[in-house]
Amino acid sequence: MVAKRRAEMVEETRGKLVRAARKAFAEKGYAASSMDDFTAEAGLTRGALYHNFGDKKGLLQAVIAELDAEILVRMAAARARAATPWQGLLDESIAYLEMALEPEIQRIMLLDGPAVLGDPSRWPNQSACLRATAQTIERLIEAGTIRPVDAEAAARLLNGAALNAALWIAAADDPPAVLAKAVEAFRRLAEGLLGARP
Amino acid sequence: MVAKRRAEMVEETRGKLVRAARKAFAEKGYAASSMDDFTAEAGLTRGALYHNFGDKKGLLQAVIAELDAEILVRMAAARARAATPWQGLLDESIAYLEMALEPEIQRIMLLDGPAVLGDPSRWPNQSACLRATAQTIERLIEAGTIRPVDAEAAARLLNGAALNAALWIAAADDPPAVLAKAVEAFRRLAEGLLGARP
DNA sequence: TCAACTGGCATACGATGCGTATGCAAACTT
DNA sequence: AAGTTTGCATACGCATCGTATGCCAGTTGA
Repeated sequence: MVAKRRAEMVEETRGKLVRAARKAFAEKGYAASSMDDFTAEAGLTRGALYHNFGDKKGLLQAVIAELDAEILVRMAAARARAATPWQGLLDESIAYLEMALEPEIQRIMLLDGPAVLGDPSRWPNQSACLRATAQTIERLIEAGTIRPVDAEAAARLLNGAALNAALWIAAADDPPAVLAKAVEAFRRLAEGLLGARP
Repeated sequence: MVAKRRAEMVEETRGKLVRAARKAFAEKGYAASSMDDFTAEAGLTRGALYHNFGDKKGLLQAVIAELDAEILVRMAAARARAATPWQGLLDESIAYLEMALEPEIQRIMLLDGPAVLGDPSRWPNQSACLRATAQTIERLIEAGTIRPVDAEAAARLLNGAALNAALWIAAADDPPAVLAKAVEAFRRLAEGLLGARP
């Protein structure tokens, strides 16, 4: 059949809008992205946007949900490759740090996202990648690898450290060199979570 | 004399604008603050703003510089009260975390600032409070209290951890309880910087 | 199968906010 | 005291957003 079903058409429209918005937000930032411009680039108008996402913020939420899901997968992959659970936490955090260096993720999720939508803990998807780190930490506590600590708090601290380091690195004159320093320092900090200190 | 000198008039105008903008940015956020509105509230117009600060971003920079200076002072005070240099680092960082809970600082410096002006390392004042923490860490390294590490990187990581924790705490249902957990976890992380581990 | 209906998207309109160009008066200069 | 500079206000044009309205394709029920 040549004519698609209604639901498919809608999904296609939403997909086009999310892709166009993601590109525009990444390149120009949320505030400087004109809804008229990137909807036109998707072969649509603002009418489609308002109908499907309510407003500009709604579309940003959709874009962020997509990015968050991708980050979650990549973090899980990094953790899966690690030799030990402890190394898994380090690798997943460092993977996050490296992803946070990518302009698209940095601009949309780390800069515009919190400024426009508020703290990630209040986002619809609850920022799945944050919850994942908290779970990793909980498992390490149960295994006795690290001392008991509030997992959510520790996850949030590690995440923030990586996030802020990424902003710093991306703005640095020599990102690769600075990245190495940051990773080393990050490892040192994370070790503070390990077993009892004399 | 009734007529003030020119330089004084200008300082007064700039002060009025910064105060009005600071209030508006804190209450509504940068994007939602109308220049017409808050300049009028200061008894001025956008003409004064453009003449003195170039544009809206220029005014935000001025507001941030003012906040940064205040934060620097309060961090130094916290460090000065500490019994030991190591405790000084902890106290100054926790003071930062607590300041980051204040709506004005959180909204302007942590959310809108980076989104609009980019990474703090590129701000005109270089974010003095970040440099201060780096210096504190350098002194601790020289004293042999903590193992050698890139001070700037470590400062940035600690700062990011505190910053992100503050966003989380402020968005939580029971901030005081969450703050306590965050401070404890932060202390644990920071201890990763201490002397050699067995 | 056909008629009524629903839903998805486009178009049109009004309102708001920004940046620049211009004007004017007070303060500095010599 | 006349000329010059400077600080700020006013006025205009442009871009962008949100809503109200309209239209056509797809859906539904007899």
